[in-house]
Amino acid sequence: MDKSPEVLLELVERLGNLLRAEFRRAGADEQLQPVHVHALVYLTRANRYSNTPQAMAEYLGLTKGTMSQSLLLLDRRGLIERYQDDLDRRVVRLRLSTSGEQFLYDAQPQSAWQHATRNISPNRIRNAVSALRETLTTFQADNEGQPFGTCSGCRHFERLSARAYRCGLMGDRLSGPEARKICWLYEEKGGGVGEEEE
Amino acid sequence: MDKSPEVLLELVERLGNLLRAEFRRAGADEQLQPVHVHALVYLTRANRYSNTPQAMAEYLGLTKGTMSQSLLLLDRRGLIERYQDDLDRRVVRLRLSTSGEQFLYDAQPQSAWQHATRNISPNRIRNAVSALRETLTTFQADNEGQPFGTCSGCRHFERLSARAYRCGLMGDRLSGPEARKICWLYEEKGGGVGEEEE
DNA sequence: CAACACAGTATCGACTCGAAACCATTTTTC
DNA sequence: GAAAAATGGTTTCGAGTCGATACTGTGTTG
Repeated sequence: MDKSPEVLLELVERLGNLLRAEFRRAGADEQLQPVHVHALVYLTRANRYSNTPQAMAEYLGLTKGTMSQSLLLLDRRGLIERYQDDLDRRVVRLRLSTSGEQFLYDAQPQSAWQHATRNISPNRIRNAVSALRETLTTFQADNEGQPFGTCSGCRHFERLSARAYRCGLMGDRLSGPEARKICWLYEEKGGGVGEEEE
Repeated sequence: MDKSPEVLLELVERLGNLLRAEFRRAGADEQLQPVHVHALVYLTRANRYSNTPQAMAEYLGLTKGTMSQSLLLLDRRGLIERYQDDLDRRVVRLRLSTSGEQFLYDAQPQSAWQHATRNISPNRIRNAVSALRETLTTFQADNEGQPFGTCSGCRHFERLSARAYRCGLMGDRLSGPEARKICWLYEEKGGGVGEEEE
Protein backbone atom coordinates (compact mmCIF):
# COMPACT_ATOMS: atom_id res chain seq x y z
CA MET A 1 0.00 0.00 0.00
CA ASP A 2 3.05 2.24 0.00
CA LYS A 3 3.01 4.37 -3.09
CA SER A 4 6.39 6.01 -2.55
CA PRO A 5 8.24 4.36 -5.44
CA GLU A 6 5.54 5.50 -7.82
CA VAL A 7 5.72 9.00 -6.49
CA LEU A 8 9.49 8.99 -6.79
CA LEU A 9 9.14 7.89 -10.39
CA GLU A 10 6.71 10.68 -11.06
CA LEU A 11 9.00 13.26 -9.50
CA VAL A 12 12.04 12.15 -11.43
CA GLU A 13 10.01 12.15 -14.61
CA ARG A 14 8.70 15.58 -13.97
CA LEU A 15 12.01 17.07 -12.89
CA GLY A 16 13.57 15.43 -15.91
CA ASN A 17 11.04 17.18 -18.13
CA LEU A 18 11.68 20.50 -16.49
CA LEU A 19 15.40 20.06 -16.86
CA ARG A 20 14.85 19.29 -20.48
CA ALA A 21 12.72 22.38 -20.87
CA GLU A 22 15.48 24.34 -19.16
CA PHE A 23 17.98 23.01 -21.66
CA ARG A 24 15.61 23.98 -24.41
CA ARG A 25 15.43 27.50 -23.09
CA ALA A 26 19.20 27.68 -22.69
CA GLY A 27 19.72 26.61 -26.28
CA ALA A 28 17.01 28.76 -27.81
CA ASP A 29 19.27 31.74 -28.54
CA GLU A 30 21.67 29.57 -30.46
CA GLN A 31 18.91 27.51 -32.05
CA LEU A 32 20.04 24.43 -30.23
CA GLN A 33 17.85 21.54 -29.24
CA PRO A 34 17.92 20.23 -25.67
CA VAL A 35 19.96 17.26 -26.74
CA HIS A 36 22.66 19.52 -28.14
CA VAL A 37 22.98 21.40 -24.89
CA HIS A 38 23.11 18.12 -23.05
CA ALA A 39 25.88 16.95 -25.35
CA LEU A 40 27.92 20.05 -24.60
CA VAL A 41 27.43 19.62 -20.89
CA TYR A 42 28.49 16.02 -21.21
CA LEU A 43 31.76 17.07 -22.80
CA THR A 44 32.68 19.16 -19.79
CA ARG A 45 32.25 16.10 -17.61
CA ALA A 46 33.71 13.28 -19.70
CA ASN A 47 37.21 11.94 -19.10
CA ARG A 48 39.74 11.03 -21.75
CA TYR A 49 38.22 7.65 -22.49
CA SER A 50 34.72 8.97 -22.84
CA ASN A 51 34.95 11.92 -25.21
CA THR A 52 33.96 9.91 -28.26
CA PRO A 53 30.71 9.83 -30.24
CA GLN A 54 30.11 6.32 -29.10
CA ALA A 55 30.35 6.97 -25.39
CA MET A 56 28.23 10.05 -25.78
CA ALA A 57 25.53 8.19 -27.68
CA GLU A 58 25.50 5.58 -24.97
CA TYR A 59 25.21 8.22 -22.29
CA LEU A 60 22.43 10.15 -23.97
CA GLY A 61 20.58 7.01 -24.98
CA LEU A 62 20.82 7.61 -28.74
CA THR A 63 21.99 5.48 -31.63
CA LYS A 64 25.34 6.25 -33.18
CA GLY A 65 23.67 7.42 -36.36
CA THR A 66 21.63 10.01 -34.54
CA MET A 67 24.62 11.05 -32.49
CA SER A 68 26.62 11.56 -35.63
CA GLN A 69 23.98 13.98 -36.91
CA SER A 70 23.98 16.05 -33.77
CA LEU A 71 27.76 16.23 -33.69
CA LEU A 72 27.80 17.36 -37.28
CA LEU A 73 25.52 20.21 -36.35
CA LEU A 74 27.55 21.19 -33.30
CA ASP A 75 30.69 21.10 -35.41
CA ARG A 76 29.14 23.26 -38.13
CA ARG A 77 28.21 25.79 -35.46
CA GLY A 78 31.76 25.77 -34.17
CA LEU A 79 30.80 24.68 -30.67
CA ILE A 80 32.90 21.54 -30.64
CA GLU A 81 36.03 20.27 -32.33
CA ARG A 82 36.50 16.79 -33.72
CA TYR A 83 39.89 15.26 -34.21
CA GLN A 84 41.27 11.86 -34.95
CA ASP A 85 42.69 9.57 -32.34
CA ASP A 86 46.40 8.84 -32.86
CA LEU A 87 46.35 5.20 -31.96
CA ASP A 88 43.13 4.09 -33.57
CA ARG A 89 42.31 6.15 -36.59
CA ARG A 90 38.73 5.01 -36.65
CA VAL A 91 37.88 6.82 -33.47
CA VAL A 92 36.98 10.46 -33.32
CA ARG A 93 37.70 12.53 -30.24
CA LEU A 94 35.57 15.45 -29.18
CA ARG A 95 36.30 18.60 -27.28
CA LEU A 96 34.48 21.83 -26.56
CA SER A 97 35.71 24.74 -28.66
CA THR A 98 36.26 28.12 -27.10
CA SER A 99 32.86 29.30 -28.25
CA GLY A 100 31.37 26.11 -26.92
CA GLU A 101 32.76 26.92 -23.51
CA GLN A 102 31.60 30.48 -23.86
CA PHE A 103 28.12 29.31 -24.72
CA LEU A 104 27.86 27.17 -21.62
CA TYR A 105 29.24 29.99 -19.53
CA ASP A 106 26.63 32.41 -20.87
CA ALA A 107 23.62 30.13 -20.96
CA GLN A 108 24.19 28.52 -17.57
CA PRO A 109 21.86 25.65 -18.36
CA GLN A 110 22.10 24.28 -14.88
CA SER A 111 21.88 27.32 -12.71
CA ALA A 112 18.10 27.39 -12.33
CA TRP A 113 18.23 23.93 -10.91
CA GLN A 114 21.15 24.58 -8.60
CA HIS A 115 19.17 27.46 -7.28
CA ALA A 116 16.13 25.29 -6.69
CA THR A 117 17.94 23.18 -4.13
CA ARG A 118 18.99 26.15 -2.02
CA ASN A 119 16.50 25.50 0.78
CA ILE A 120 17.39 21.87 1.23
CA SER A 121 19.95 20.88 3.78
CA PRO A 122 23.14 19.29 2.43
CA ASN A 123 22.37 16.26 4.44
CA ARG A 124 18.98 15.65 2.88
CA ILE A 125 20.50 16.18 -0.54
CA ARG A 126 23.17 13.62 0.17
CA ASN A 127 20.53 11.14 1.24
CA ALA A 128 18.53 11.73 -1.89
CA VAL A 129 21.67 11.34 -3.96
CA SER A 130 22.48 8.03 -2.39
CA ALA A 131 18.98 6.67 -2.93
CA LEU A 132 18.91 7.76 -6.55
CA ARG A 133 22.38 6.47 -7.18
CA GLU A 134 21.37 3.09 -5.92
CA THR A 135 18.30 3.12 -8.10
CA LEU A 136 20.44 4.00 -11.09
CA THR A 137 22.88 1.21 -10.40
CA THR A 138 20.13 -1.35 -10.01
CA PHE A 139 18.39 -0.11 -13.11
CA GLN A 140 21.53 -0.34 -15.16
CA ALA A 141 22.36 -3.77 -13.84
CA ASP A 142 18.86 -4.91 -14.82
CA ASN A 143 19.15 -3.45 -18.29
CA GLU A 144 22.84 -4.01 -18.87
CA GLY A 145 23.44 -0.45 -19.84
CA GLN A 146 26.82 1.19 -19.70
CA PRO A 147 27.45 2.17 -16.09
CA PHE A 148 29.11 5.60 -16.44
CA GLY A 149 30.64 6.32 -13.09
CA THR A 150 33.56 8.29 -11.75
CA CYS A 151 36.89 6.66 -11.08
CA SER A 152 36.79 6.72 -7.31
CA GLY A 153 34.33 3.86 -7.09
CA CYS A 154 35.65 1.90 -10.05
CA ARG A 155 37.30 -1.46 -9.77
CA HIS A 156 40.09 -0.39 -12.11
CA PHE A 157 41.02 2.59 -10.00
CA GLU A 158 44.44 2.44 -8.36
CA ARG A 159 46.01 4.90 -6.01
CA LEU A 160 49.73 5.28 -6.64
CA SER A 161 50.41 7.86 -3.95
CA ALA A 162 48.64 10.65 -2.13
CA ARG A 163 47.77 12.48 -5.33
CA ALA A 164 48.64 10.16 -8.16
CA TYR A 165 46.13 7.70 -9.53
CA ARG A 166 46.03 5.17 -12.27
CA CYS A 167 43.46 3.34 -14.34
CA GLY A 168 44.31 -0.32 -14.16
CA LEU A 169 42.30 -1.14 -17.25
CA MET A 170 43.93 1.34 -19.60
CA GLY A 171 47.21 1.66 -17.74
CA ASP A 172 47.23 5.47 -17.78
CA ARG A 173 48.09 7.75 -14.92
CA LEU A 174 45.27 10.07 -13.96
CA SER A 175 45.24 13.48 -12.39
CA GLY A 176 42.95 14.25 -9.47
CA PRO A 177 40.48 16.31 -11.50
CA GLU A 178 40.43 13.73 -14.26
CA ALA A 179 39.62 11.01 -11.76
CA ARG A 180 36.47 12.92 -10.89
CA LYS A 181 35.10 12.98 -14.41
CA ILE A 182 32.67 10.60 -16.02
CA CYS A 183 34.03 7.40 -17.50
CA TRP A 184 32.16 4.85 -19.55
CA LEU A 185 34.59 2.08 -18.70
CA TYR A 186 33.46 2.29 -15.13
CA GLU A 187 32.81 -0.97 -13.37
CA GLU A 188 31.35 -1.35 -9.93
CA LYS A 189 33.89 -2.33 -7.36
CA GLY A 190 33.55 -5.37 -5.18
CA GLY A 191 31.45 -8.50 -5.20
CA GLY A 192 30.93 -8.83 -8.92
CA VAL A 193 27.28 -9.76 -8.56
CA GLY A 194 26.11 -11.90 -11.41
CA GLU A 195 29.50 -12.09 -13.08
CA GLU A 196 31.10 -15.34 -13.93
CA GLU A 197 34.63 -16.43 -14.59
CA GLU A 198 35.24 -18.43 -17.67
CA MET B 1 33.00 22.84 -1.80
CA ASP B 2 30.02 20.52 -1.53
CA LYS B 3 29.17 19.14 -4.93
CA SER B 4 26.02 17.30 -3.89
CA PRO B 5 23.52 19.51 -5.72
CA GLU B 6 25.46 19.06 -8.94
CA VAL B 7 25.52 15.35 -8.46
CA LEU B 8 21.82 15.30 -7.74
CA LEU B 9 21.23 17.22 -10.94
CA GLU B 10 23.28 14.74 -12.87
CA LEU B 11 21.42 11.80 -11.40
CA VAL B 12 18.02 13.22 -12.12
CA GLU B 13 19.13 14.04 -15.65
CA ARG B 14 20.46 10.60 -16.21
CA LEU B 15 17.52 8.80 -14.66
CA GLY B 16 15.26 11.04 -16.71
CA ASN B 17 17.05 9.95 -19.85
CA LEU B 18 16.76 6.32 -18.93
CA LEU B 19 13.09 6.71 -18.19
CA ARG B 20 12.69 8.33 -21.55
CA ALA B 21 14.55 5.48 -23.19
CA GLU B 22 12.29 3.10 -21.33
CA PHE B 23 9.22 4.89 -22.69
CA ARG B 24 10.75 4.68 -26.12
CA ARG B 25 11.20 0.96 -25.75
CA ALA B 26 7.66 0.55 -24.42
CA GLY B 27 6.23 2.41 -27.40
CA ALA B 28 8.38 0.79 -30.05
CA ASP B 29 5.93 -2.02 -30.85
CA GLU B 30 3.15 0.43 -31.48
CA GLN B 31 5.42 2.92 -33.24
CA LEU B 32 4.90 5.45 -30.49
CA GLN B 33 7.36 8.12 -29.46
CA PRO B 34 8.29 8.52 -25.80
CA VAL B 35 6.12 11.58 -25.52
CA HIS B 36 3.09 9.61 -26.66
CA VAL B 37 3.62 7.01 -24.00
CA HIS B 38 4.05 9.74 -21.44
CA ALA B 39 0.81 11.32 -22.57
CA LEU B 40 -1.04 8.04 -22.07
CA VAL B 41 0.46 7.62 -18.64
CA TYR B 42 -0.55 11.15 -17.79
CA LEU B 43 -4.15 10.37 -18.65
CA THR B 44 -4.27 7.61 -16.08
CA ARG B 45 -3.19 10.08 -13.43
CA ALA B 46 -5.08 13.26 -14.31
CA ASN B 47 -8.21 14.29 -12.47
CA ARG B 48 -11.34 15.71 -14.03
CA TYR B 49 -9.99 19.23 -14.34
CA SER B 50 -6.77 18.15 -15.96
CA ASN B 51 -7.70 15.82 -18.78
CA THR B 52 -7.54 18.51 -21.45
CA PRO B 53 -4.96 19.17 -24.17
CA GLN B 54 -4.00 22.36 -22.44
CA ALA B 55 -3.21 20.86 -19.06
CA MET B 56 -1.38 18.05 -20.74
CA ALA B 57 0.76 20.40 -22.81
CA GLU B 58 1.59 22.30 -19.66
CA TYR B 59 2.53 19.12 -17.86
CA LEU B 60 4.68 17.74 -20.64
CA GLY B 61 6.26 21.11 -21.34
CA LEU B 62 5.00 21.39 -24.92
CA THR B 63 3.15 24.08 -26.81
CA LYS B 64 -0.51 23.56 -27.53
CA GLY B 65 0.21 23.21 -31.24
CA THR B 66 2.61 20.36 -30.69
CA MET B 67 0.25 18.77 -28.22
CA SER B 68 -2.54 18.93 -30.73
CA GLN B 69 -0.43 17.00 -33.20
CA SER B 70 0.38 14.24 -30.76
CA LEU B 71 -3.22 13.90 -29.70
CA LEU B 72 -4.26 13.67 -33.31
CA LEU B 73 -1.90 10.76 -33.75
CA LEU B 74 -3.05 9.01 -30.58
CA ASP B 75 -6.64 9.46 -31.67
CA ARG B 76 -5.94 8.05 -35.14
CA ARG B 77 -4.38 5.00 -33.51
CA GLY B 78 -7.44 4.59 -31.33
CA LEU B 79 -5.56 4.86 -28.08
CA ILE B 80 -7.49 7.81 -26.73
CA GLU B 81 -10.93 9.31 -27.14
CA ARG B 82 -11.66 12.99 -27.49
CA TYR B 83 -15.02 14.46 -26.65
CA GLN B 84 -16.46 17.87 -26.15
CA ASP B 85 -17.03 19.43 -22.79
CA ASP B 86 -20.73 20.06 -22.13
CA LEU B 87 -20.36 23.41 -20.45
CA ASP B 88 -17.66 25.00 -22.54
CA ARG B 89 -17.72 23.74 -26.08
CA ARG B 90 -14.27 25.03 -26.80
CA VAL B 91 -12.65 22.56 -24.51
CA VAL B 92 -11.84 19.01 -25.47
CA ARG B 93 -11.74 16.27 -22.90
CA LEU B 94 -9.49 13.28 -23.19
CA ARG B 95 -9.76 9.74 -21.99
CA LEU B 96 -7.92 6.51 -22.57
CA SER B 97 -9.75 4.15 -24.89
CA THR B 98 -9.96 0.47 -24.10
CA SER B 99 -7.01 -0.27 -26.37
CA GLY B 100 -5.11 2.59 -24.75
CA GLU B 101 -5.58 0.93 -21.39
CA GLN B 102 -4.66 -2.39 -22.89
CA PHE B 103 -1.50 -0.91 -24.34
CA LEU B 104 -0.35 0.43 -20.99
CA TYR B 105 -1.20 -2.85 -19.35
CA ASP B 106 0.89 -4.78 -21.88
CA ALA B 107 3.81 -2.42 -22.22
CA GLN B 108 4.23 -1.67 -18.52
CA PRO B 109 6.33 1.40 -19.20
CA GLN B 110 7.06 1.91 -15.54
CA SER B 111 7.73 -1.56 -14.28
CA ALA B 112 11.49 -1.56 -14.93
CA TRP B 113 11.84 1.48 -12.76
CA GLN B 114 9.61 0.18 -9.99
CA HIS B 115 11.78 -2.84 -9.95
CA ALA B 116 14.93 -0.77 -9.69
CA THR B 117 13.93 0.63 -6.31
CA ARG B 118 13.38 -2.77 -4.75
CA ASN B 119 16.55 -2.72 -2.65
CA ILE B 120 15.93 0.66 -1.14
CA SER B 121 14.18 0.95 2.17
CA PRO B 122 10.80 2.70 2.13
CA ASN B 123 12.18 5.23 4.51
CA ARG B 124 15.03 6.31 2.29
CA ILE B 125 12.64 6.54 -0.62
CA ARG B 126 10.32 8.75 1.37
CA ASN B 127 13.24 10.99 2.23
CA ALA B 128 14.32 11.23 -1.37
CA VAL B 129 10.75 11.97 -2.36
CA SER B 130 10.51 14.80 0.09
CA ALA B 131 13.77 16.37 -1.04
CA LEU B 132 12.83 16.15 -4.70
CA ARG B 133 9.36 17.44 -4.04
CA GLU B 134 10.79 20.47 -2.34
CA THR B 135 13.17 21.04 -5.21
CA LEU B 136 10.30 20.80 -7.65
CA THR B 137 8.21 23.28 -5.69
CA THR B 138 11.05 25.77 -5.48
CA PHE B 139 11.86 25.34 -9.12
CA GLN B 140 8.30 25.94 -10.15
CA ALA B 141 7.95 28.93 -7.91
CA ASP B 142 11.09 30.40 -9.50
CA ASN B 143 9.85 29.76 -13.01
CA GLU B 144 6.15 30.31 -12.44
CA GLY B 145 5.20 27.05 -14.03
CA GLN B 146 1.94 25.31 -13.34
CA PRO B 147 2.29 23.47 -10.05
CA PHE B 148 0.47 20.18 -10.73
CA GLY B 149 -0.09 18.63 -7.36
CA THR B 150 -2.57 16.29 -5.75
CA CYS B 151 -5.53 17.58 -3.84
CA SER B 152 -4.41 16.64 -0.37
CA GLY B 153 -1.90 19.48 -0.15
CA CYS B 154 -3.92 22.02 -2.09
CA ARG B 155 -5.31 25.16 -0.57
CA HIS B 156 -8.68 24.55 -2.25
CA PHE B 157 -9.07 21.12 -0.72
CA GLU B 158 -11.89 20.76 1.78
CA ARG B 159 -12.81 17.77 3.82
CA LEU B 160 -16.57 17.40 4.19
CA SER B 161 -16.55 14.26 6.27
CA ALA B 162 -14.43 11.18 6.87
CA ARG B 163 -14.55 10.18 3.20
CA ALA B 164 -16.10 13.06 1.36
CA TYR B 165 -14.01 15.86 -0.07
CA ARG B 166 -14.61 18.97 -2.06
CA CYS B 167 -12.64 21.31 -4.27
CA GLY B 168 -13.31 24.81 -3.02
CA LEU B 169 -12.22 26.38 -6.27
CA MET B 170 -14.48 24.46 -8.59
CA GLY B 171 -17.13 23.58 -6.02
CA ASP B 172 -17.27 19.90 -6.93
CA ARG B 173 -17.36 16.99 -4.57
CA LEU B 174 -14.47 14.62 -4.99
CA SER B 175 -14.12 10.94 -4.35
CA GLY B 176 -11.13 9.62 -2.45
CA PRO B 177 -9.40 8.17 -5.52
CA GLU B 178 -10.01 11.33 -7.49
CA ALA B 179 -8.46 13.43 -4.75
CA ARG B 180 -5.26 11.47 -5.25
CA LYS B 181 -4.93 12.28 -8.94
CA ILE B 182 -2.98 15.07 -10.55
CA CYS B 183 -4.59 18.47 -10.78
CA TRP B 184 -3.28 21.47 -12.61
CA LEU B 185 -5.31 23.89 -10.50
CA TYR B 186 -3.22 22.92 -7.52
CA GLU B 187 -2.00 25.70 -5.29
CA GLU B 188 0.36 25.32 -2.40
CA LYS B 189 -1.35 25.57 0.95
CA GLY B 190 -0.29 27.97 3.66
CA GLY B 191 1.94 30.97 4.01
CA GLY B 192 1.80 32.22 0.43
CA VAL B 193 5.54 32.85 0.26
CA GLY B 194 6.32 35.66 -2.11
CA GLU B 195 2.69 36.39 -2.85
CA GLU B 196 1.32 39.84 -2.50
CA GLU B 197 -2.14 41.24 -2.07
CA GLU B 198 -3.19 44.01 -4.36
C1' DC C 1 -23.20 43.51 -30.89
C1' DA C 2 -18.42 44.53 -31.14
C1' DA C 3 -14.10 43.59 -29.19
C1' DC C 4 -11.64 40.49 -26.92
C1' DA C 5 -10.01 36.29 -24.69
C1' DC C 6 -9.52 31.56 -25.01
C1' DA C 7 -9.26 26.31 -26.43
C1' DG C 8 -7.89 24.00 -29.90
C1' DT C 9 -6.38 23.05 -34.99
C1' DA C 10 -3.58 23.60 -39.32
C1' DT C 11 0.58 24.55 -41.72
C1' DC C 12 5.50 25.21 -42.22
C1' DG C 13 10.41 24.42 -41.72
C1' DA C 14 14.33 22.89 -39.14
C1' DC C 15 15.51 19.17 -36.63
C1' DT C 16 15.34 14.28 -34.10
C1' DC C 17 15.47 9.62 -34.25
C1' DG C 18 16.05 4.59 -35.40
C1' DA C 19 17.06 1.48 -39.17
C1' DA C 20 19.81 0.07 -42.54
C1' DA C 21 23.38 0.56 -45.78
C1' DC C 22 27.86 2.06 -46.18
C1' DC C 23 33.20 3.34 -45.45
C1' DA C 24 37.46 3.05 -43.44
C1' DT C 25 40.21 1.22 -40.26
C1' DT C 26 41.68 -2.46 -36.83
C1' DT C 27 41.63 -7.25 -35.27
C1' DT C 28 41.02 -12.06 -35.92
C1' DT C 29 41.48 -16.23 -38.28
C1' DC C 30 43.48 -19.38 -41.00
C1' DG D 1 50.05 -11.98 -44.56
C1' DA D 2 45.63 -12.10 -47.06
C1' DA D 3 40.70 -12.94 -46.33
C1' DA D 4 37.05 -12.45 -43.04
C1' DA D 5 34.98 -10.35 -39.19
C1' DA D 6 34.50 -6.70 -36.04
C1' DT D 7 34.44 -1.94 -34.91
C1' DG D 8 33.88 3.36 -34.92
C1' DG D 9 31.63 6.65 -37.67
C1' DT D 10 28.90 8.60 -41.52
C1' DT D 11 25.06 8.74 -44.80
C1' DT D 12 20.45 8.32 -46.23
C1' DC D 13 15.63 7.64 -45.56
C1' DG D 14 11.03 8.32 -43.69
C1' DA D 15 7.99 9.24 -39.89
C1' DG D 16 7.56 12.28 -36.35
C1' DT D 17 8.73 16.39 -32.88
C1' DC D 18 8.56 20.96 -31.96
C1' DG D 19 7.94 26.13 -31.84
C1' DA D 20 5.99 29.90 -34.49
C1' DT D 21 2.40 31.71 -36.71
C1' DA D 22 -1.97 32.03 -38.57
C1' DC D 23 -6.48 30.40 -38.16
C1' DT D 24 -11.47 28.63 -36.46
C1' DG D 25 -14.95 28.44 -33.38
C1' DT D 26 -16.76 29.46 -28.74
C1' DG D 27 -17.36 32.10 -24.62
C1' DT D 28 -17.02 36.71 -22.09
C1' DT D 29 -17.17 41.61 -21.40
C1' DG D 30 -18.21 46.11 -22.26
